[in-house]
Amino acid sequence: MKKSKAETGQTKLRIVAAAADEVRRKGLAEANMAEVMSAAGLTHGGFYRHFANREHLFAEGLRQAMATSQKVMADRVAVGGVPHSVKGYLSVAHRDEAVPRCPYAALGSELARDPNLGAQAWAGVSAQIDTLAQGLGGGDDARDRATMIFAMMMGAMTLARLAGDGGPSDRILELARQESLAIAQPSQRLT
Amino acid sequence: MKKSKAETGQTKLRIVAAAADEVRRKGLAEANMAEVMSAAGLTHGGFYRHFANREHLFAEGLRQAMATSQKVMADRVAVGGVPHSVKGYLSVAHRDEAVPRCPYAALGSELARDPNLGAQAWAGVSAQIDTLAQGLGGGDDARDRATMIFAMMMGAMTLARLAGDGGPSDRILELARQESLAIAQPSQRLT
DNA sequence: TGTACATCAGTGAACGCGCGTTCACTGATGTAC
DNA sequence: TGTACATCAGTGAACGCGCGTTCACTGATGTAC
Repeated sequence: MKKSKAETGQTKLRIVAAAADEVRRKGLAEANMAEVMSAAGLTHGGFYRHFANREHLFAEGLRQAMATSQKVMADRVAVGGVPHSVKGYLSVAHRDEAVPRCPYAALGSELARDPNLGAQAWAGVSAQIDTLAQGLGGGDDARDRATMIFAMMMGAMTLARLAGDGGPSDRILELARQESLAIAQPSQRLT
Repeated sequence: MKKSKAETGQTKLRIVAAAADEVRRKGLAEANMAEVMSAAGLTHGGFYRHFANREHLFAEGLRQAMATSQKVMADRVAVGGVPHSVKGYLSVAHRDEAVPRCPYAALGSELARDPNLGAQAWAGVSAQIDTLAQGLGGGDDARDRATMIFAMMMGAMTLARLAGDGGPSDRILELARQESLAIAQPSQRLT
């Protein structure tokens, strides 16, 4: 039962979207091809009409997750500036999301282990830092401050998730919001 | 060829030490039992004289890695206070270590995915934060500041590793050292 | 203090499950005439 | 515009490799007498 070209394209998009979720939920190592295919409403056998192998699938899933994440941050910065973006990222809702939204927090340590994926991820992170830096007005040290805000957001989100979903975890998010917003102030500390 | 009790104890210690390395190098999901056993100088068959299963092995390896990490931080704080600890953690040498030293940076996103391991890890992180807080003098907001320093250190180390080992990566570490030391100043920003 | 026996750490072969990959097949699409 | 044929997305069974786990066996340890 061959499908039309348009349908084939749609199918591939569904598979990639499912892969983006799977990889953020379970990590690159434990992400499961069969689950991606069935989440996309297909059986596993048809997979190789769309991808060369497992590695390509999750690389593409990761790419889409990064693109989505970039878009979310750009939109937030456009709407309410860096503070709005920081508050959205370091929110209880984001921490508790069933599919972790930010691929860097969800996969950070795994990406850091692999030079290729790490380089790809760093490109994605750089774009997000640029977006934040623009949101900061783009002054001299804007990119430096944006970098530190991103580091704080990732680190705090990972800590908050380790701490579960109770008061201590909420507190981490609150402190990190304050701290990130403080870093956003021009030239308060950095050289 | 039964071994003496003392020897058996030594063997188990070697296995756990190898597991602590393996898990930090490859992550919990990809850590390999056979490699742990051969790193400990044994064949794989004898494994079950020491552990119930794979899960126990790496849980214990993780526990040891956390204990070691705790000790390193406590020693550094004892020797040169929080600044010394921050500089050691956010150093190029630490970033480039073949076996990533800090289990939280090496495994953070993986630990955050699993509630049990996450809780264990959070207990370990809490101890490290307490150590930093003591190093800060233990004032009112010392623990809050220590928490933010730890978040910054973990986040910046992960970012730096994504960025590779060149100038941009070095710069992240440098900025994060400055920022962490700034947070260490009493009541500069936090409520 | 020595002897006989049970214990059990460690070996290496074998097992079995999960999962990525392959393959013969189906039948709708799309193209050639 | 219709007909014949090639293409190929998707199915479901089967394959095979890696890896955790099991097992019969060995021989040194440690205990009972």
